[in-house]
Amino acid sequence: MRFDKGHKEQTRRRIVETAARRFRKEGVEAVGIAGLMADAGLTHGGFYAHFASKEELVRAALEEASDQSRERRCRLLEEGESLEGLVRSYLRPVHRDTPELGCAAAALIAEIARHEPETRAAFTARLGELLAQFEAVMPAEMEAERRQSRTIGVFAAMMGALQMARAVTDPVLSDTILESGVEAALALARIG
Amino acid sequence: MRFDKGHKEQTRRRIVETAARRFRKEGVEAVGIAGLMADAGLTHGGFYAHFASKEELVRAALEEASDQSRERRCRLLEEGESLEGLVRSYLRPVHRDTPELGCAAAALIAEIARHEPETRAAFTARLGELLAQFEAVMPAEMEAERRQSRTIGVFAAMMGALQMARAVTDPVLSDTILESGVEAALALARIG
DNA sequence: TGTACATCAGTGAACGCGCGTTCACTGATGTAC
DNA sequence: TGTACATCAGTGAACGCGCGTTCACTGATGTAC
Repeated sequence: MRFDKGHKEQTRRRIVETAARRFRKEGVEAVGIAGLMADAGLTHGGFYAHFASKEELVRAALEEASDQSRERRCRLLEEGESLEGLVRSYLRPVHRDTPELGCAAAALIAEIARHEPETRAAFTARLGELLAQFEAVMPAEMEAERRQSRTIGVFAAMMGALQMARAVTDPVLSDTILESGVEAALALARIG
Repeated sequence: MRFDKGHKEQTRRRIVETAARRFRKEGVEAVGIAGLMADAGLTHGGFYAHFASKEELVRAALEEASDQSRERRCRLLEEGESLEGLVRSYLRPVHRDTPELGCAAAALIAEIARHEPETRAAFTARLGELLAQFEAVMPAEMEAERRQSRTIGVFAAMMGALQMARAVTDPVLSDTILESGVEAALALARIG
């Protein structure tokens, strides 16, 4: 069929974006190559023209999701939001309810911990970037030796709270968990 | 073969204990019935004499793991440990390195969020018990209206930090995350 | 005391299905002559 | 301008395998007569 220049790259992007959504929503293991390719409007045979293995797609999808999240955070900061804004945005009900568009770490961290070292290393790098971005907006007056530790604490509390809010069946408790997560993260950052 | 009275119950317990370990270590989806039964010294055919479905085993294994954790916490408290002791025990390297014996929530919460409501409800109940146990050892002087919120924040930070420490490939960063988790949890409980 | 039968935890073959991966093929378009 | 061929993204059948689940069967022991 001979396609436009850049067509293949475009197809690859479509596969990665589809995977980034479905992995976050359903977990990596629950998503099969054939179904994923069908979602991207393709048949499964072509997959290996784009990726050496499913694991390679996992890494690409993880980076795609991280990029999306980073861009969202940058946008918020450019709009004048502070760390508090990032925290409140992260622990909004809409983030709890749409994991396919949300934080890859919250959705997949436990599964990533069981993946190949190469995948874990890619995740580690992206987590490092995320923590650096958070650390940069921690209150200026916080002592230098506490900044890194508190940044980790803030994000751990946020991610843990989001996961709890997603797992729990009681909707009132779920909302309470989100609010408690905000309160905890802000307290750790010494805001409010 | 006609077995001793209580033999079947004993076999069931062996299956549940094997599942509780393997699910926490490998994730529910990665563990197959046949392999699990083989680990318990049985063939796969007998599984459905004990459980209606894999999902029912998931619930039983989740309760088994929760019971083990609760007993561990009770033991620590009886030995005179405070909330600080629970936090430090939870964020020890040995807990990071042996998920099969550790906190079921940290290992499986994201996967549980994608399971049937009945399984999520069982998890919600156990999480409620855990939070109540933590709340009971929060500092007595903490204002009543903050106790529940801060208890959730403390556990969210602990669980989030444990998961991060497990996923990351850099061992120095992993240790730092555990220490930051302790610092954050204690700060939220206004200890130290 | 001896025989026939009921019990039932556990066995293992089989079910349909989807998994990740491989590979010979298709067919529309661009290039060479 | 017209024909022959090369390109290559995507197709779909097939690979071996393990999944969750079902079911007819086994065989050691307890009970009934």
